[in-house]
Amino acid sequence: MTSPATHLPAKQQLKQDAILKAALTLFTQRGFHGTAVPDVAKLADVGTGTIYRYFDSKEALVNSVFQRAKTLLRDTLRVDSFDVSLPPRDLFHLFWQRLVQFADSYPLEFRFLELQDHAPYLDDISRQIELQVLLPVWQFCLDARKKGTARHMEPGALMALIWGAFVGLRKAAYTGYLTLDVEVMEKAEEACWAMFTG
Amino acid sequence: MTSPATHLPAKQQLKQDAILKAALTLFTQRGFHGTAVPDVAKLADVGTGTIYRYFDSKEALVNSVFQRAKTLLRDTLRVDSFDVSLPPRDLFHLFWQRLVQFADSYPLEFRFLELQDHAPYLDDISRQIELQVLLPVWQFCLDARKKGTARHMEPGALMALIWGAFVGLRKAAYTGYLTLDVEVMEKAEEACWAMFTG
Amino acid sequence: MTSPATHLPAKQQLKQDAILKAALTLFTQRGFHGTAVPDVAKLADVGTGTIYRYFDSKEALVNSVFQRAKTLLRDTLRVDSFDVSLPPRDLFHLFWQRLVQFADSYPLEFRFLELQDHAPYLDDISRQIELQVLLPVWQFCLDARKKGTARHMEPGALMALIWGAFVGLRKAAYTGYLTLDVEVMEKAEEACWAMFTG
Amino acid sequence: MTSPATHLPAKQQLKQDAILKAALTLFTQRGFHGTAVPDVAKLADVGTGTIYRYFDSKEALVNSVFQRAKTLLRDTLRVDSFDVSLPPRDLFHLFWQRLVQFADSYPLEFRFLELQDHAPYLDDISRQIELQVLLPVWQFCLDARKKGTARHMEPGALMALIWGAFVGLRKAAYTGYLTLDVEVMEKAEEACWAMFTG
DNA sequence: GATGAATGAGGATTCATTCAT
DNA sequence: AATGAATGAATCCTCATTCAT
Repeated sequence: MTSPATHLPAKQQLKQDAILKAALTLFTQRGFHGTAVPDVAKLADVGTGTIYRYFDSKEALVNSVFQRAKTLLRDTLRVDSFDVSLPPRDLFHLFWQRLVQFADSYPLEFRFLELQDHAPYLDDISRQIELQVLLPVWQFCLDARKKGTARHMEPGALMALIWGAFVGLRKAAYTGYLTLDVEVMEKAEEACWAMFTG
Repeated sequence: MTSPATHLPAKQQLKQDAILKAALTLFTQRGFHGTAVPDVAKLADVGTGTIYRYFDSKEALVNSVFQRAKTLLRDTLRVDSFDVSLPPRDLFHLFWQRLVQFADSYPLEFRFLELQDHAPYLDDISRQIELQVLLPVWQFCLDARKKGTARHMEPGALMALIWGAFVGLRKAAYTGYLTLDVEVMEKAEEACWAMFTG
Repeated sequence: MTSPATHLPAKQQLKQDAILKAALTLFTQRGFHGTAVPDVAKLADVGTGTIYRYFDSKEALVNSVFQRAKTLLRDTLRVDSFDVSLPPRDLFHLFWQRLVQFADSYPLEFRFLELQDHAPYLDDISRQIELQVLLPVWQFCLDARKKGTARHMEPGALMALIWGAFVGLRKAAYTGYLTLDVEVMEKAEEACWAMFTG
Repeated sequence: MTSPATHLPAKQQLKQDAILKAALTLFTQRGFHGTAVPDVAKLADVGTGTIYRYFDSKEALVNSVFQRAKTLLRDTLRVDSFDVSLPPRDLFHLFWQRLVQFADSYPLEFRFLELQDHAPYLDDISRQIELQVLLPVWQFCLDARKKGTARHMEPGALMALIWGAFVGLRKAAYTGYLTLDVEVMEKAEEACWAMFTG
């Protein structure tokens, strides 16, 4: 078993979820190598061995955590369901809103995904899911540029700038350098829109 | 000895530098917890024990690496030496130029500083130096806003957005999603300027 | 329950047999400590817990396997039923024939019994059954010596030599150093007879 | 380092020897899988980690133990240095004598080599050294058969019978079924000679 | 009765740190 | 001052055994 089985009896599903949640919490706080498997077990309130019934190894566990978080991000953004006939500014607002929603609703997932370098241990499936998140956003930027809405630059770069700006904002908040109230978030959206549009 | 001695005979200075360079390399590649001290010693071509003559512990070592990189960043940016009488766009260009210069000249330092979450093991001195880098930039943003040049938002937030955008750009390049040629960098600067100015 | 119940309903008997067979197979291949109980269960196509309904522990299981194999050996040799009035050479041939028959018909049992050192975990019953196999052979050797047929040496030593020679032959075959065709086996019997007789 | 380095400073040589000796003792008593590495360390009076400075893994350790024992056996037998012009019976006596000498002088090595099935974890070097022991003996049997001294059967089979007989004798003694005094050993030699010669 | 999920003690192995040389 | 061999606590992982279903 490399990734967790998709369908399990309710009780086991709960246990698997508890493990994934505990792992997410600790990996986010201390990083992958800084987290001991027994600590995950303790936080999940299961035996150490139980973790190895659900995941082949610590690496398989972190990949599952990663995949779950990325999938959640993808399903929160739902960029591919955007109604492209809407005004560009509205579309951008929708995108920004959902990004905020994700970071607010799933702060652990957001920090885990964006504040750490997972490259060294990601497996093929994880990398694939990462692309599933990026591609629709890339497409969105490309479309906007074709319509003359977006700044005339490579869509990937534009995407990286805006995503990075958003991450930078949250990172500063986590570190305690900043408080993100409604006003700041609105101004930030405007600033990013300014970056996005020509 | 908590931090490395500031003045050492030339020979020892070389050894300390070799250790710090090796540590930077490995910490950047594998993270703090993913790096073994003997591996640092091997790469630095010194005995394992030697590392403990220069640094109290692995944590002290990573803090030294952090402090050196941050200091280098501060000294490359030299924001506090900005001639505030220059036109705002020129000042921004200078800032951007130096940021690019740092990321280009010291890619390991940049990746180490920006792509990992060091919070769990940073000591007081490291946190202080971090502020030494941020404060002038913050001041720069504040001044610009007072003069009506910068977007009317909290300077810290503006700073976080621009810094984050820049980091996002480099991160995408490291991951292989992007190639940063001169044109892309120019467009990116314009985009960030658009974010910065009202 | 220390040893497996002697009389069981047919269905349970089948299950117990399957477990003992699987255990014999894996213990022979990987040794006692090298074999995991869940692996035995998988091979026997029963639940892990089921093994513990039939056997108190892994040690109890290996003792049951041992006892079954030794009993089978005893019942195949049936040395105590030898007609001592027959010519000594014929008796030896009978003995040899049955030994060959056992090793051919029950290769797993033979390898399990002869190629591993079980001493560390054998219980009293197992040691007792081991004696039940040895004693008649010892008696046979003793009788032969009394009649002047066997070499004039301690019966136990003679027995050990012949048994060891036979085991050595099979071991060489298992390792792949040798092929045991009819001719080799006949020559081997003659050689052992030469050792046995004066 | 797969096998232990051949030349080490005296102090380290002692440590390596202590580890190999302790490993030999415990592997012989409890088998490979039945022996815990920390137990070997305790018996060798070194730290657990020290074992891993000298041997890559537990498997590498058992292979080193095996190779040392086999080499010792080879060097004790020295069959390839036999003066083939001597009378066959004298040659056989020499062979027997040296076999006895090995089993007497190195009882742990003998038991380790002959009473356990090492096949599952032997590496290429180990298998090669095993052949280095067997080949000269096989040659010796072949020569004797050519000269009409040895029984007319495959040399490998003859070798297996005699070697097996000897092992059987010692095994019986270890188990406590037998005491091997000078007389028994002389008779045993005669019996094996009878097996060897036509 | 049968199961197999759950457990945690115990196993192999690593690594931060020490210290004799 | 510099070394790297030595250490054992801590790591990842396994597996004999239990017990709720």
